[in-house]
Amino acid sequence: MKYTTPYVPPTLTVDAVIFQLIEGALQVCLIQRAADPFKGMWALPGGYAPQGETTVEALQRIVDYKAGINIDTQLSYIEQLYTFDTVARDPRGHAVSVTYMGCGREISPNQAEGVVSFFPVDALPPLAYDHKSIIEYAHRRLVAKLTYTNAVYAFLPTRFTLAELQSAYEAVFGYELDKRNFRKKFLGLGLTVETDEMRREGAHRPARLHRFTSDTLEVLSRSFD
Amino acid sequence: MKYTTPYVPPTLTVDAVIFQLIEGALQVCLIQRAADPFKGMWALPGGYAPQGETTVEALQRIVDYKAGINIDTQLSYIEQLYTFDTVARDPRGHAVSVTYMGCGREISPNQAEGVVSFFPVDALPPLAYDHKSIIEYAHRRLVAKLTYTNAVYAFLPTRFTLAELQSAYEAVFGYELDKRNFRKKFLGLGLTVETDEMRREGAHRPARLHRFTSDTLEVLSRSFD
DNA sequence: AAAGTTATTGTTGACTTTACACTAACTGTG
DNA sequence: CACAGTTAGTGTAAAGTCAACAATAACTTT
Repeated sequence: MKYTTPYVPPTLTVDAVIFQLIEGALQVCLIQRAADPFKGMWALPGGYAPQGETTVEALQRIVDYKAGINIDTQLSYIEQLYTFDTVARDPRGHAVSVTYMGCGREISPNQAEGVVSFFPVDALPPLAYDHKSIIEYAHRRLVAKLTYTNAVYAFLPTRFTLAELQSAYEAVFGYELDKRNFRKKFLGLGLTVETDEMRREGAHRPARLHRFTSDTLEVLSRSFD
Repeated sequence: MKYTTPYVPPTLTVDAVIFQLIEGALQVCLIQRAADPFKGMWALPGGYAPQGETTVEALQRIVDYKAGINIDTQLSYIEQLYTFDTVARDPRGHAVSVTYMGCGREISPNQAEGVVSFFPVDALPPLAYDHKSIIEYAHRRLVAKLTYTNAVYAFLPTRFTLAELQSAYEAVFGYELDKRNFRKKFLGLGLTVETDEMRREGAHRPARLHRFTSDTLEVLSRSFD
């Protein structure tokens, strides 16, 4: 059947799932809604994507405005996730949302329109729209990314200990790894090199600092874990 | 910066990358454009996604109309791929396209609006828009799907020989596999069972027919190949 | 000097992957 | 009816990978 009535596009929106590690836990950026629908509930930062702007450009503008986060400077990695389009997902009318996942470290929101906070992925407050399932989707994707790419780099500083590296994997995967096997396998991937720096802190043996040889996404030939 | 001018959404479109195996090759469904832009060139079947319809619903309508293919009855598998949104991808104006990949077998287009044909993925004609890169993206995704899910079932009839199964993998992967190792590994996944039927055709030993135990997508615990 | 804490390192057995070649079963032909 | 031609079906050994597991090293504090 050919579609004949005048063409009216649905509303196009973008939403961001922004992850970082805080206190050894994977946490996601949420904003508290100031207006209906879902007033007072928490939601992903997002908004309208207008004609003439790519969805990434719209996302940058919106996340900066609503969450006080500059995607270019404060996130190390961003990728498109999925486009959610069920007619009923927004009570105000049909809205199609292109969602993105971003990762960074030490993300501290600047002044933003409203209340911004990070929540552990396993202790989320009640969420507006279908944002809970979007976060779950993002988390699954992130787990996959960490197993077949070098994406962990997005969570770590340029110099880090192997314990920090392992802890990042454990936070994303949600379970613990064997220390000896982790080091053997990870170092075998050749993604990192030792530096000649040590970190000394606390009453114990200092740890060797390592660094990544690449800070862009690379697909591994042999997948990790 | 808050966006203040009246909100105008971009055009929303959908495009389908429909794969099937023909003569042992992975082939993709294309239509020849009857009008400008890109008149006479080949393109993925696609069209406008209006408000009030999900993108899958729009796709069903459009693929039926433009390519004579009924997604529900003629495709065994469909999934959303990616949303392409660069402002310049359509010369008529900003169009955001939600793309899908579908797979089936013995897809024979019914009467359609224009000229419909399947082309091998490694011998594509010049394509309109950014459709070449969309097909390449879909192909990469399909290779991945076949390695960690049971998605091959989408290309095969309900009863098939192990040679046909192996040939399907080879067509998608683009290289040949060792027969003994393939059988050992695939049968070890437990996705299929032997039937008591044999296929006898040609002057050679008859082949045992097998069938899948599930005809919906399943993620494998041990990935294949 | 001893206690406390985190960093660092290897081995073994189980399992998986890869490379590789012959026999089985059928049809068509001379 | 034997033989040629063709595709179906099968096993083994060596290399590599994965999983389980515990002791020593290096530092600080008391």
